[in-house]
Amino acid sequence: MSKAKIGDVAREAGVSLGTVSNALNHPEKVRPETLEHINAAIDRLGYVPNQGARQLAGGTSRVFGLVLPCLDHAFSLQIANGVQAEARRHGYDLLIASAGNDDILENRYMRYFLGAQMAGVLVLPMADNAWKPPVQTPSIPIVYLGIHGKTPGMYVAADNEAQGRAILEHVHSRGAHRVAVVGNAEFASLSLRVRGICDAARELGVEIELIGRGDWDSASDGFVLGKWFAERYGGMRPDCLIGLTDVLAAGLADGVLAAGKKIPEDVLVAGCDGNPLAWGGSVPLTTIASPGEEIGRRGVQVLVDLMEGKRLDVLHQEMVEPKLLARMSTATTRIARKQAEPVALNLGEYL
Amino acid sequence: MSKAKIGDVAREAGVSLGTVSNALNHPEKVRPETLEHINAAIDRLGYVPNQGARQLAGGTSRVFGLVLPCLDHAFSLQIANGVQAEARRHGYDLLIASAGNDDILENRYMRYFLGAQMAGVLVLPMADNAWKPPVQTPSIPIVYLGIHGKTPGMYVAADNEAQGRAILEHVHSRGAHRVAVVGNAEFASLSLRVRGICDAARELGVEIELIGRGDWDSASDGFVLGKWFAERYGGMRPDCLIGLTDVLAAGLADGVLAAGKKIPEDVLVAGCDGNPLAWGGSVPLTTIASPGEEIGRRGVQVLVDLMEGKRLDVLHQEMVEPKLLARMSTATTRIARKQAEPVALNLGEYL
DNA sequence: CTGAAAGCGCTAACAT
DNA sequence: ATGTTAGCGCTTTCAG
Repeated sequence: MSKAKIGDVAREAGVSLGTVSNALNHPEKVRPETLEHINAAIDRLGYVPNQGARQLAGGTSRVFGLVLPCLDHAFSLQIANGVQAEARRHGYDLLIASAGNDDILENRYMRYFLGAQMAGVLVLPMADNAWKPPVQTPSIPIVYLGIHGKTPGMYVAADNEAQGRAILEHVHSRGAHRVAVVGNAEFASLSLRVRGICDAARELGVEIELIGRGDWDSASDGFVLGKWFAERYGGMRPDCLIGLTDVLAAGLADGVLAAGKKIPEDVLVAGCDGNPLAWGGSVPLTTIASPGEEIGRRGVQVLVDLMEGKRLDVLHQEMVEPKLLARMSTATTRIARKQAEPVALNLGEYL
Repeated sequence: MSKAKIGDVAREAGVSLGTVSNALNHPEKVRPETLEHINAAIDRLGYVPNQGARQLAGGTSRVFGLVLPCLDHAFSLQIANGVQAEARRHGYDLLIASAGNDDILENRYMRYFLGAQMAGVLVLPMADNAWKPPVQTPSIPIVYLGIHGKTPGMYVAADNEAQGRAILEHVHSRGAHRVAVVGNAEFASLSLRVRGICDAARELGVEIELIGRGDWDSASDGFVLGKWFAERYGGMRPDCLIGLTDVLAAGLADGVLAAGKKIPEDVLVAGCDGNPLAWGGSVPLTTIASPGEEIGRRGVQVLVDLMEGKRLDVLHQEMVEPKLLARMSTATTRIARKQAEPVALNLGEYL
């Protein structure tokens, strides 16, 4: 039972309550000797200051809160890492909540953080299409990550169009002329990705086939489609398959192999969202790393700027550029044939 | 400025302060009609209850805290997911802190959670070798994850020896007879893994070569060693390389390929810690998934049992069994030659 | 259901 | 440099 309160510590150390408080919050205002006594007493009693009381009494909290949709996706994690690193750099702590893909919970956690008087809150909202500002005129700054807002607020997100453009330009440079794009482009970010792909295709004279309806988003869906594409005859067969997500792309790759075709010799395959969880498949997958860390870092910078009194537009937007991770699934065939030049781990942003 | 307090809500709703408090904490004690008025007022004012005050005044907090060493490793994430899921199942919320591989910070967050009067705290301590109980007789239950304790406390961890044994038995079943094990076995968990490997090797008559000194833990270290092993002559060359971590193993694989040998035809390669971040390499890597989710879930169960009044031994230990993820890097050569039977994604515990 | 009031443990003024 | 004291916003009593 560590019921020890600050008063107990004071008594144990033979000083007054206020002095202990000072020792905790403004150590420089306490004589070193006294301070030692106090610390000894704290250890002896196993005293842990009550954060609630602390906050209530008006202490300023140097803790940021981060709300993530889930912990399953690399993008969330990169963001978490970026936020974490940048927060520490500025002397802030970070508490993370995962909403388990539930928007009720997402809101709950946001309110919790706001109610806990955090110094600031960052959110990676889940369904960026069906999205509305959850808290009106909050007393605490909120930064939205991964989406571009229309309503007043602060937003830091990837340039999804650039992401699509980059992957298409890459496969084009590897010789692709007929590209099939697979995935459910229902989400705003994915549809921007598709737009980037299509724009680039038009400019480069690449032919595009878009398979975007339905619930195709699992690896097994990809498998079916990959096989289907690979089994087409000559001119009808795309020379490149792009999955809007890496999981889908991994499935596509397996489907192509199951059809007896070779990657990348017969068909190039690429993913689009840099998800390491999809990298355990039969072929090392080329993909685009959403620059999550960068987004996280920039989000914190916005918050810190704000704390330091800098004033921002009511609608503050920041864009971050994506990075290509070129791997075996789109290697030039010379490289692929003799695995001699291992594309290395190419973890890009990940390690 | 959402300075709205509970009193403001009361006035706005035309009821008394106490009633609002009841509406928030014991809705069943308030007439539905009144409750609606109050909720309307809350929305209108953008009221968010102050968690600090709430906790201070004696509310009981249904929130668990989880302290992780970092967010870079799949093990941490699996644990987080397991904890998250199980906590929700029991109606608890979860706050996660990443210590950024810094034991000072780790301690800070633990104390923070304790001070924030969480319902319970779970910790995945970082350096399990140099580890001492950080808080004496805490008023709040703490469960240690991923380690087996010697001092009184609650512990849930993987069976590291079984992990080592499993990987060795697997490669043996794939025909390995001379196995080289690479990695810094300084950490307790890794050395247990090594022990499991060695025990199994002895039983099965497999020859073991252990390269365990130094700071070998990066992919490039693995590369050097992999090349070195692969370039040995005939009988001196191991027919299987095991990396104590997947990152190391991925490096080994690249090294082997760079030496002009084939995987798995000439040399089998396997990792040991199920880290998806290492799965982007040239060969899909066989590895062992530490059953992180299971560990996380069980940790929460311990906490919940405790909250429900169940009494546990002062030293409560639980062991969790690991799972094998067999992939291309140890496939039988028949499978490997014609990639026809894609080892599928085999994400095991991951998706 | 209301209204009033007693703290919860702490911080930050203010005296000393 | 140290001691004293007034709240912070909320939850619970307890009597209406």
